[in-house]
Amino acid sequence: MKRIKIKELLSSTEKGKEVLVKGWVRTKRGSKNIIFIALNDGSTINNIQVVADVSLFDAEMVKNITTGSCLSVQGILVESEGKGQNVEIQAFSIELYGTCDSETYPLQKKGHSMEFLREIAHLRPRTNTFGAVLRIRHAMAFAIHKYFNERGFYYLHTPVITGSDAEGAGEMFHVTTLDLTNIPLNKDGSVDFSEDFFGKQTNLTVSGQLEGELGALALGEIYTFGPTFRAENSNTPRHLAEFWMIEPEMAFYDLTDNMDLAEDFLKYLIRYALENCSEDLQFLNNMINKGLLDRLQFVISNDFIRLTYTEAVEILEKASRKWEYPVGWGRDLQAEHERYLVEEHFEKPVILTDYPKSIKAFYMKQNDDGKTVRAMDVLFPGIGEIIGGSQREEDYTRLLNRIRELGLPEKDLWWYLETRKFGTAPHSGFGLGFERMIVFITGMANIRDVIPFPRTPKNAEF
RNA sequence: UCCUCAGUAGCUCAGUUGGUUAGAGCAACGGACUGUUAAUCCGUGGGUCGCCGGUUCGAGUCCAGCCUGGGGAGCCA
Repeated sequence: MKRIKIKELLSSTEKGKEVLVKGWVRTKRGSKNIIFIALNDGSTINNIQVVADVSLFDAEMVKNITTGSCLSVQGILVESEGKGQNVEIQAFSIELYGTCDSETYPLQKKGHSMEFLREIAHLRPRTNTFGAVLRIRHAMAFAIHKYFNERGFYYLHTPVITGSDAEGAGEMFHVTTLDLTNIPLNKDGSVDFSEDFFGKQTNLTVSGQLEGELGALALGEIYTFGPTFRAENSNTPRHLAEFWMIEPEMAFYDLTDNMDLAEDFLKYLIRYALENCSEDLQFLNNMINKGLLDRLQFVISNDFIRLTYTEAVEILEKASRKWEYPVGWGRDLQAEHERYLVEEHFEKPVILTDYPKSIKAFYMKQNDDGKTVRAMDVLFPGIGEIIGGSQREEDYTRLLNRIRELGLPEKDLWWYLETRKFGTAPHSGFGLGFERMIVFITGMANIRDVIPFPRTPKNAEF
């Protein structure tokens, strides 16, 4: 007999047919005559109830059906006599694939703290919460590819290992095959990377953007979606050392086109989740974050507020409250400032544009005022910056001058600069932190709980 | 990295001005129960009080250092 997944089974209307299901036991209840097993196979947050007449089965086997054990069950799909489920399986054959010692199995029928579950990340996908989060995470990854594919964007695979340290987005992890107990040195005492695998110093990427631009200036519209690494000593609920990022890059888009895409993209993902993950979202709304569904609905049914950095600073200066960090034109906005704008002043997602060039990256297009660049940050409630992007500087001379002003390694960027020499084009792009998006959509409080195996300072277990 | 709070049973926590044998709820285990929904009822077992020093007749409790975790900040997606 062919195995049927529980998700399919629960929507089945064919009562009285023989079925085969396989899954893990969530709970077992019952008396000495009859037992009820809640079985879950990960296909849905819902369990199928297996009803077994104890007299039909080996007593030792029945005793070994405990929370966490794995079963293969054959039976008849019937209408449930009890409340709480429409259908259930009247079992006539049970095979115990894997026992699960109840004295040492850490997952209980009761709820657990997120901190405890993080310590057992190998088992936490078996909980309702992480099952829901991981299914939603999958759906979002799929929706991202679907969205871009339907709009003619090409998925570009940018390198994970990079020889450039000019991306300027934070500390990098080194990649080397050198013997760390016997490092070859130059005469001046610096490391001789000519002996290393690539013959030069290499790192894990902090962004695929620069290579993404190369793709956009050939294919028109591209996106990247891959892992990204930051060796920052960041210990917050919003940071990971290894995370996934989506970076679309588009030729012939100005900053407004860029903002339109970002807003449409975010709303599409939320809408996709609401339409395709309703049971998981309902569970998270009930158990993890009460206002979740309302917040998601609110975001898709309202326009994001768009204003310039300069306008934002004026609002903050007029605000009747004390700031821990001073507000002033030219200073970067602090978390408290962004939170005020998003969560109190506008109470909507906000897109800030045209930041002072001194606080933004070298590749952003310089405005004619000589002071600001065509940057955009999308700020979300509870998350802060979820997207950072810009129109890129397409003028060779202005870009080169900016690189020299900032003292960046010009010769490492020769290939990037050549795109501005050979058929340059106006273009734009942005980066979306995948896990930050999942945090928003699931209502989870900590980014470490929306990735299966989080990598953070002092933590690379599993 | 800085500020702050915490670490006691498998989990979540209580533990008085330092005092004799460290507690509760849940879980687990044993038993009862003919249909349960985080089942219910009765019973049982379970502790290197994060680690290492110090003060003291005596430390879960006080002090110092370290480790781990939470929250906030910085860095950023």
